[in-house]
Amino acid sequence: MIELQTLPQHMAAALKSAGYRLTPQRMAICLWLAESNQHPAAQEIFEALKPRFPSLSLATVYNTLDTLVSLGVTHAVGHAGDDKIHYDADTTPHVNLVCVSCNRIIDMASQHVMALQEDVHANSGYDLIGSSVTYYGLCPDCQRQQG
Amino acid sequence: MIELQTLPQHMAAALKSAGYRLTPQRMAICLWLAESNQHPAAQEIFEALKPRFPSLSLATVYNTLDTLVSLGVTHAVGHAGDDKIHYDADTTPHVNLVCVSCNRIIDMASQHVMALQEDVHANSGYDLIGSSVTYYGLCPDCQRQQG
DNA sequence: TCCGTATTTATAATTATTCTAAATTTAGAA
DNA sequence: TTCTAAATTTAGAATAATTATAAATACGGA
Repeated sequence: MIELQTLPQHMAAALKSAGYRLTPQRMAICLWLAESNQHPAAQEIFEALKPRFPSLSLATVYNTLDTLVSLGVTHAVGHAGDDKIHYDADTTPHVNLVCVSCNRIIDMASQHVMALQEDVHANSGYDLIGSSVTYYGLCPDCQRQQG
Repeated sequence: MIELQTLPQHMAAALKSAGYRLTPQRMAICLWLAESNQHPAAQEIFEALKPRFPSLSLATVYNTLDTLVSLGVTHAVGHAGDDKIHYDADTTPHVNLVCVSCNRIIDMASQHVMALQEDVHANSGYDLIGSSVTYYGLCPDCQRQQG
């Protein structure tokens, strides 16, 4: 995993221009989300940062994630079969593939997602702030194990 | 709303061929889901059927919805901003538009969703059982009210 | 430095969903 | 029809993710 040293430019810009402060907690949460190619849930981020921020509260993680989603720089990937909301800092159009057996989420690129996003943007009449394009099924590994 | 008198053929077939019984509760839940162009959550289905099935338990609604999803004849539309899982008996490829203000969900057709589904089916390596293509934003009505 | 506000924190509260065990229903055999 | 075993439903308890609350803290600007 690549260790980013600085807050992604678009996240910092989004927070600043909306009048939010760049607190250490917010920056750490953003960094962890951005440098991770996982799709973490709030609890995972909390546990990952707890050693470096012993005073960190789970509520702050939730607050920050809500803020990022409302600013459109993070997407919420609904349930992954485990009742947790997973977050994705990659807001470029792509597909999330959820394995209902191992609960892992991976990304998949497809030109059709971009076309779809443009279509929805142009024709829905909605003022869009986020999206979640998710397919559920058995990943190749779990198919092998389960027949 | 159209009042269906009979269980949709594909639902009945899916339940039967998987060895499930067509109990009155299951049929009523399937019917309500199919005849509704809403995207109900478990609680709403429960409350709608309670008058006709006074003994109905919420657990049965959850059990049945899980079964339908696992059979692929119903899709779970993640959170609609209200922490409830909403269900959609329309499994043909389409877009769900969620308004984050009024929490209503409407459908939108797009050729790109079909193309996307074919792409994922052909190239992901996953054995697909469901999908959720959801865009979040402000619906035209709420845009007017909120500026 | 001081003040007002934003933010964080700890914890309680909420609530959607799942689990459990007992009661009921069902399909099919005798 | 009656019996039996398995499937299903039910009521209610348990779980756990998320949200709300209020007090403590940190921060930017005067």
